[in-house]
Amino acid sequence: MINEIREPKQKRSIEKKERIIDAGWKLISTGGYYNTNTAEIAKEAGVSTGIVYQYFKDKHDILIAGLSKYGSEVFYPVLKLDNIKLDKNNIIVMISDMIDSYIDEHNISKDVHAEIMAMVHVDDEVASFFYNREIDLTNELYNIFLDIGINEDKLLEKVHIIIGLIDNLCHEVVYHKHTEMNYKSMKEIVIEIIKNLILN
Amino acid sequence: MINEIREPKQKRSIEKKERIIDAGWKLISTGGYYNTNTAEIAKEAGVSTGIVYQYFKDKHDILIAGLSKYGSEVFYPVLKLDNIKLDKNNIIVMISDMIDSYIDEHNISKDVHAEIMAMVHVDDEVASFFYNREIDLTNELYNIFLDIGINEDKLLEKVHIIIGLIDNLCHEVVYHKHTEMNYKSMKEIVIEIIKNLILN
Amino acid sequence: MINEIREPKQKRSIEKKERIIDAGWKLISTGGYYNTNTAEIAKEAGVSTGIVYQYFKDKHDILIAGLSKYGSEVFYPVLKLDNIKLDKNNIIVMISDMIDSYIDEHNISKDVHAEIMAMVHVDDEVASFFYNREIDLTNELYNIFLDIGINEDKLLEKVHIIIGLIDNLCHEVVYHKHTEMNYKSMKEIVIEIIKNLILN
Amino acid sequence: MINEIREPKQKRSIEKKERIIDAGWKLISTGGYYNTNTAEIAKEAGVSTGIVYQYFKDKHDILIAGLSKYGSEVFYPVLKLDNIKLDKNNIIVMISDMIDSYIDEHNISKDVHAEIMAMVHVDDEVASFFYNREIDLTNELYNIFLDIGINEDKLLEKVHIIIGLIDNLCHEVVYHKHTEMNYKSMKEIVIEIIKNLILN
DNA sequence: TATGAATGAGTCTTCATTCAT
DNA sequence: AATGAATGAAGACTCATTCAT
Repeated sequence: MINEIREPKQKRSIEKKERIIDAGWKLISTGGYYNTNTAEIAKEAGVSTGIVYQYFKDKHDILIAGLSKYGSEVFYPVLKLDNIKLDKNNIIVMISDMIDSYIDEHNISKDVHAEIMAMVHVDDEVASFFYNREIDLTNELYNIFLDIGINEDKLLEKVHIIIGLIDNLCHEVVYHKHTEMNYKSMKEIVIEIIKNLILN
Repeated sequence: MINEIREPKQKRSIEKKERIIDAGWKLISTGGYYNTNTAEIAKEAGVSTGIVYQYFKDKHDILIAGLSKYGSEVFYPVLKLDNIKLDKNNIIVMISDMIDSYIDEHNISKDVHAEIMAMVHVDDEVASFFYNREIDLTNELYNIFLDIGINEDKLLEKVHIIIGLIDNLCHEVVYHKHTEMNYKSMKEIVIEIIKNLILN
Repeated sequence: MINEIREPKQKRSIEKKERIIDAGWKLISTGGYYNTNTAEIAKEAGVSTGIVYQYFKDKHDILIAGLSKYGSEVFYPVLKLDNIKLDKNNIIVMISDMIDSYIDEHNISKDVHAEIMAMVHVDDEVASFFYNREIDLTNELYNIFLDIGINEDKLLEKVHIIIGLIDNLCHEVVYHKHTEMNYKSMKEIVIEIIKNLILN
Repeated sequence: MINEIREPKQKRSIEKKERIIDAGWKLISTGGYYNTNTAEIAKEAGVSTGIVYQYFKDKHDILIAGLSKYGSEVFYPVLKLDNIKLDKNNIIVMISDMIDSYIDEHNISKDVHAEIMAMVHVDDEVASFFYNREIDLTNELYNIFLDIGINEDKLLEKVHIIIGLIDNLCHEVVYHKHTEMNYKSMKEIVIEIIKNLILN
């Protein structure tokens, strides 16, 4: 018995597949992979449970599809500003904007972020997604810096540190675990560090 | 209905409880919470399934017990050196040692770290463990810095950034995602940043 | 988590649900609630264990469904004759018929009666079923008596006593514990008592 | 391996066995047989779980032992007045006293009564207990009536009906399901019925 | 294509009973 | 005689996946 996964060509089919992805992503990122069952996903998508398995190999496949579709939006959205013209002088502004946009980003529902990250460590494919994404980001930022004439020395390492700093800062802001922490100061410190890293 | 969890006093019982914790921790941290079942844990511990529920309320309880026992070893083991005498002059050495010990730490099986972190986002109790641990660490380091005369200004924010830097560095080293990255350089940069943060 | 109990509309589904109810009722009333497991019920119904939980919340729910379906048949079936026209003169005949029909009733498998009654004292919902049923019956008979002009004085009490007498008699006949007892005489005595109660 | 049930001769052992019976009876009659586990019984009795199985074959055996010890107290305690001298003239007073004592009886915790009765229908041995007890009672009352010169005609049937009436009345009083019922009237009616049965 | 009913293996948990001490 | 730790079979329930329609 054949059980190929259909790659839908027709418009209606495509829409249906998208609805399943969206529903799966929404529920999984809200409630967690193991707490979401396929019946729920189907219902949320407004389709039957059976049809799910014509578009996706299994439940896991839905997660991966959601990741491909939305992963980039939710995680490391840092470089959305990459078409901005940059030079050494406005680099600080750029960093500041990056941080702000990251934080403001509508899609960073805390929960979405958290739940999906959970899968990173459990699921090789998910892990691989982030692995690649992080590498891409690092390289992209690396190239940007090169283009605007930043000193090449130890630049890859610096870029990695910079991304970590921003991520850590944003994470802290979004989840504000430390009640007594002053985020404005923190951001200033981070930017100062980055400036020193880049310009020296 | 009786359902008291026994707090074993006798030596053999204590050992058995420990064996269950260890088995649970090993399997869960290797294969993930949802992919580990209680029968496997019992078998790994060399006990019957029934006995597990005399020592633990439920499966989740085993995870938490493992976390309490090993969580501190595996995560943020940064401050193990806390009984070392510190002064401003050797602080850089201290930071360097921290990093080295963190990385060398036998228990940092990559998997352990990864799998458990996965639970943070799915399980409130696990999350709370890390939440508290991170806060404790921050405060501890904060106090150490105060004691050795570091400038109090924005110190909390700086400490948080420092911990993030170290964690990020170590994470990178352990998982060495970026093949072309020079970890020695990276460590130097991180230490340099920390030095500047503290001493200015 | 989805856990809606399906209320089947399609004919086949309805049949299946009925089969489960019947199987559950049969096994529970034969062997007792705690000695019947869901796998057996499913097997007896010719369905898988899983499907049971799409039609019923839990095992207990099956019992209640059986009770709703068959409870009225098995217990206090006294008033099945309620569409018979009554007057003071044929009331004795009516009582006699009641008793006969109760006893003849095919469905009064002794076991069914016994096993289910067992649940009355253990299960609130089952108890409530009989509680209500008994009250309904009492009121119904009360109204019938009123309609045909029976003296209202202490009538409720009398009705309760009458139902008790009939139930006790029938019970004795069905279970015939006392080998030396003459049921014909017993029935005559009961009817005589009832006649006196009503007509004085 | 031998596993005889010990019949304890020593005083301390006997006490222990009694404690287990009492604990079992208390818990089972309060919470039901299937909701009471042996660990609870042992704990309530202040003994270890293991020792239970030296005095009793199994859990069921504890129930039966409790039944033997307390069954007569709780059920049909009607004839406790059997050493009272009776004659035809005070028989009505006697019946009235029976009913009162039945109702007043400390041991008729509603729950005890109910829970144990539940077992009647599930457990052959329990059923047999009540079966025999009811027969004994019937015979005993039968003989008393004979002794005081009651007409022998259909007496066995009458006695059975009388016991049923009293039981039904008492049951109603204890559980008072019908809020609008006047128990004083009900009792009067029952006594009147009994008087007529006996004296005619 | 689509439905949603059906499957049944798998999971956690309980508890009567046994056994080492 | 006694303890209470240990056993492991059994049971209720879930859910990813398949199948009849």
